[in-house]
Amino acid sequence: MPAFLNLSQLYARPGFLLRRAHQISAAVFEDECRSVALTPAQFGVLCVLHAHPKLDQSTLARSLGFDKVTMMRVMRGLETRGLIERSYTAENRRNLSISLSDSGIDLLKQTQEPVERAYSRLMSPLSKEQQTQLVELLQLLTFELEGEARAAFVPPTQETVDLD
Amino acid sequence: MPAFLNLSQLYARPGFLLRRAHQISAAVFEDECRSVALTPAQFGVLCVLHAHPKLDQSTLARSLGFDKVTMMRVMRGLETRGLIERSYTAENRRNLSISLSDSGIDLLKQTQEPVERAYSRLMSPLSKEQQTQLVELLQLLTFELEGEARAAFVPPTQETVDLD
DNA sequence: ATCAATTTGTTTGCATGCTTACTATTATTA
DNA sequence: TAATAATAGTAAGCATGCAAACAAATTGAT
Repeated sequence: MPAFLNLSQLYARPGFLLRRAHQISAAVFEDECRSVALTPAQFGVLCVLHAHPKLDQSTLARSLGFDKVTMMRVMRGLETRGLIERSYTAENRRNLSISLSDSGIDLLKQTQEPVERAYSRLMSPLSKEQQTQLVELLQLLTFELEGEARAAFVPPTQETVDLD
Repeated sequence: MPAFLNLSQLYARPGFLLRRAHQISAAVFEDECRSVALTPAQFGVLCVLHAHPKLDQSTLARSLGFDKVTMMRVMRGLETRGLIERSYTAENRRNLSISLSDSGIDLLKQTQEPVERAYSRLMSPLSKEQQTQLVELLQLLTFELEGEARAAFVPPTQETVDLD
């Protein structure tokens, strides 16, 4: 039977640090994106839709590793603000086709600079090498443990024009 | 004006990866701790209380970087299950003194092994060196950006417990 | 000593993340 | 073809994380 985990050990656990780092990451993002009032989740959705228009809600959810219920609520917020449009397709009456509206594209454009600032601010404590290291370690961890996540992450493979 | 962030770039951003890694971390933890039905937050509270009995709710919140509303709701869940006891002190009528109950201590004991298994499983994609690297990078990031977090993280000091 | 500022705990309400469950639709396959 | 599986979207409900606002208690400054 292992001994009780002490506080120093708790604070040095990846679980604790990942939670804290994510907390800080979200705070920095929302602070920098105050002018466009976008959360990381909302930005992610706009980003994916820009690269892959007309995705359905479930594919969209998987493209960000969201569960479908969360995705639906994010959709509602974005639709209420007029940033996306949802409509059932004729081919498949259970799929909702999601697209960026003109104001959605415009807002996404305005969001690029705040996002870059948030990125710089989040990475500012680390050297360039450390930044690369951190990203590589997190990619290794998440890619290998993909099966452990309760919501699947499946990047969209649809053939679309690369707009960049 | 920066170009639109493409999907490959989004997926390689620390913000995205931290969210995903945290998601996986929580899933693995809750899966391993199914037998004791504890979330990472609940385990954190029990852990801090074991090291520092009779903390008040606000200090407890700061010791884990929770905001006080979240802490209050976690308290309620733990109190309902009889794992902690809350009572106002005579010295300060606005402070709630929180302590582990006997069954709380017992459950915390039962939780040590599941927690170790969750830790091993989360770190399994990384070599020992990589594990150390990841922890160090996350500590560097969180310690330096402490001021950016919306909920302060203040580890409890010994003075806090010396009051009794 | 008193008035103002701060702190503690609380409520309400929003966003994310999950589970279970349900309906409608599409796919499978017996 | 008919019965069954799986899938898409939705709803309700729980847990975490935050902001704004509030009452009660305490601290501080004048």
